[in-house]
Amino acid sequence: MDTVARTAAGTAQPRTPRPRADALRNRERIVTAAREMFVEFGPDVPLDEVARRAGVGNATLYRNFPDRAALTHEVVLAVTSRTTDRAEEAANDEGDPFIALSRFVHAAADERIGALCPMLSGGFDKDHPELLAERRRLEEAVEGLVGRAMSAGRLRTDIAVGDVLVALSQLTRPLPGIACMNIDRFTHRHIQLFLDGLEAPARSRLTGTAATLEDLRRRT
Amino acid sequence: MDTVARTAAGTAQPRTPRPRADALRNRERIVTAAREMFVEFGPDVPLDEVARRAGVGNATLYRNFPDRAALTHEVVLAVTSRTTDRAEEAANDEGDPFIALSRFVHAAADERIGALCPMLSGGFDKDHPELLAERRRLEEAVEGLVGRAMSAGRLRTDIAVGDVLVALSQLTRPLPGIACMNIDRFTHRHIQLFLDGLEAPARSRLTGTAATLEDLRRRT
Amino acid sequence: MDTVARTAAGTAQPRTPRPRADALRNRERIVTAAREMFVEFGPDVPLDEVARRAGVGNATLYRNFPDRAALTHEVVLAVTSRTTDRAEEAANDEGDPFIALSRFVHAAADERIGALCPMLSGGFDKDHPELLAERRRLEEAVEGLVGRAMSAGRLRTDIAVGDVLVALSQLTRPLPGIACMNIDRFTHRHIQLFLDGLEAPARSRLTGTAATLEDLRRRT
Amino acid sequence: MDTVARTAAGTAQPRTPRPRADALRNRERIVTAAREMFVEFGPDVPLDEVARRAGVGNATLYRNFPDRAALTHEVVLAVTSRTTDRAEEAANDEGDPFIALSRFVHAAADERIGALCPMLSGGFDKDHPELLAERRRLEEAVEGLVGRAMSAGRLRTDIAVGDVLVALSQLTRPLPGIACMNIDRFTHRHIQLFLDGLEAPARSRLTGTAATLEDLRRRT
DNA sequence: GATGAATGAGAGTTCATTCAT
DNA sequence: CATGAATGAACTCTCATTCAT
Repeated sequence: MDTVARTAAGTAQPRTPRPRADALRNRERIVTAAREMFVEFGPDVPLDEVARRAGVGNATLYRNFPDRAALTHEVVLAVTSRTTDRAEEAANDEGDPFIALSRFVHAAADERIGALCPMLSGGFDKDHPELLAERRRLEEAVEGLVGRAMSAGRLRTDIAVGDVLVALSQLTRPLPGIACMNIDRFTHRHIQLFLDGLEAPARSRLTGTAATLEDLRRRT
Repeated sequence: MDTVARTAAGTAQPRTPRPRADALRNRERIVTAAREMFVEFGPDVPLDEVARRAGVGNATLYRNFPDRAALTHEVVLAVTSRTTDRAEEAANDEGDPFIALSRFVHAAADERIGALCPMLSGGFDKDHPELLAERRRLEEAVEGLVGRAMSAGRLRTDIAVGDVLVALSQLTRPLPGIACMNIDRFTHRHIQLFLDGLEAPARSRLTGTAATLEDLRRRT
Repeated sequence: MDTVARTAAGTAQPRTPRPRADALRNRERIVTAAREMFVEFGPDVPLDEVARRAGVGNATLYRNFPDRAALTHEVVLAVTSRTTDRAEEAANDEGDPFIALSRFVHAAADERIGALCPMLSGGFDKDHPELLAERRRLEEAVEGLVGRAMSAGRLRTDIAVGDVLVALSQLTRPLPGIACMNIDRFTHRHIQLFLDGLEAPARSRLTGTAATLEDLRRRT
Repeated sequence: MDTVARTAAGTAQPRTPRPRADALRNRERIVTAAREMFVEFGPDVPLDEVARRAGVGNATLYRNFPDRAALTHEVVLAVTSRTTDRAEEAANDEGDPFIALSRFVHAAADERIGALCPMLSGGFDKDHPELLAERRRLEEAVEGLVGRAMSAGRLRTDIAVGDVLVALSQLTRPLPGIACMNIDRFTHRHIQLFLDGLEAPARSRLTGTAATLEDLRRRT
């Protein structure tokens, strides 16, 4: 926002403080509506419905986002950004770093990060610079959480950031048609079970099953 | 009984005069194609494409399955049934019951049970008797696996069958647009992490974090 | 039927009495089913449904009638023929010739002659020789009824055979979707009202309204 | 009042901001096209064709009328309404009340009221309040015409409004595939014959045939 | 700048007709 | 010969996107 403001000032545009007031509001409402409806109905929800929920005409939506990809981009960006915020908040926790990591994971679930999964399939530019940057920020933040937990001997040493994010996303993916903006108890329970699997045992807990794990990999 | 049967057939069995070898083959191919494409492209894949992949005309598909719901029903039934078979196979394992359970979970992933998730959202009768029966069979089989592992002290005692099946399904849900009939290494890894969380510790491992868990529940 | 038998004998075909037994029966059942369903559901009824009602496979229907036009042709022929039979029966009445004509008109309604109307629109050859001949026979029979009634001074002298047949057909046209093989009381009442309009008055009844009739023609 | 209206518009009339001149025009054109094509091709005419005739895209038709039933509803309403107008015009006639009734019947034929018959079979809500109201209006108007003609001794006393409307509708039902928006002479002739049957004789004309009528009812 | 309306391309489903058993 | 199955063309309806007000 700083950047935008400075640029505007630099080009010596007239203030134009007014015309943006409701326009920005509209844009905001569209993104919010889109996020909710992507969660509720999946990524194929009719855009006219999104516009209706946002309380604007469909053409207004298209003025702000030329096509579905643009809107998806914005929603993914917004969710990623909010999730990153949660990661950074958790990073400020003073206590047990594994608890901090856990807190982040549950908070990310509440941001409905899982709803992004189906959008990663296509129809929009996954590698858009803006998105890459935001994802990098998220990964760095989580990297911090993971690193600290690992250093403290509270997290298994074979866990990567990707493990956490992907599994978290999958576990919180909504079922289309189920109207539910809030992750339910049941899902938080599964997240916790997963987290339990990440926790480092007092001693080397895995050694016992290591052989059989290899065996499992050779299934079928 | 053979004699009786042959006699009946020879005398007067006016209905179902022939099993129509090719028709059955077609039906089979349609279900197979549908399963693959549901995995690959999600539950909204155009049925014409399914027919094309099956190598039949679209009307042939509609003759066998009057609408999408009917086809979905059949696919769900087939996957459930195959998954149950895996559960029963695993139940025959002689060794460590937790390993048996784990083996089943990985095998179920390979059956792409996760692909069923989006279909559960609607568009077909989830409570069809045929489906209920099959689901019951699956649950019973898994119940056996879970019970034995628990009795052996190898599984946490706060785990229910539903936990296993739902988390398993979510973790293996395919990303539409990613052509992949085989669950990849990465996914098996996440499944294993989740299983690790289910394993009972030598001592009561959870006591240490119990208080903080409560704390986590109070997130938001 | 006489004609057919004589032809067969004249060409000295081998008897071939057997193979036709059930084939003819099938053909008959198809025509009957078609007549009923044309009456009930209109001329666009799916031919597969006709075959089902006839209790034969659809291909059997197509073997007997290469396309819808052929089947329609046969049904129109059959109804026309039966209607002609009614006309000839009525011609044998000894009593009042207007009553005889009326009796025919009501009987023709019961044959569902009105069901033929929508078939005259297209999709089959209205001027097929076989049909022309049958129609000629019908017209001649009705001509006889009309002529006698007129000669007896019981029928208005400005009525033509076409007036009777067309109006009769229109008044008895079934409403698709209304399952009713028997013309109802209400329809017979309308037919009777129409017949009342055809009856010659004791004196020249029309003279009074002749002027105003001309006036009516100048409506709007 | 002009002032008031303008003020209201100027101040705050947030809903229905404009009558959208062209949209109304489109809707009108669709209904007109539909009426014509229902008459010409029957109630199953492809809606895409209707849209083409109306000069709009098919989706525009579907925007205005969500499904065929909605369009049928509108057409039935329009024809009923116009027919009622004709009835009320005829009711203003000063002369012979039977002539007035006759004038209405011929005028209703020109409105193609008969084209509605096949639509009454199903596919739309026959008992929609809007339609019931309009039909009631029509029946009342015709009731007036019939009542006056009867009081004047010009109409048979055993005639009901339903007789007139149903017979009229049947007699003017178009033959699908015959492009003809104007009822032809021939049809008007049949209507007139029917009307002749409704006219009260100078003396009690029916007594002579009463017995035989009973006889006719015993046909079959 | 915002809106409602318009559009064409596409998906699901049905049906007349043909084919293989 | 009779049958069930297969097929492609046609029709209804939806939706992303563009246009006129």
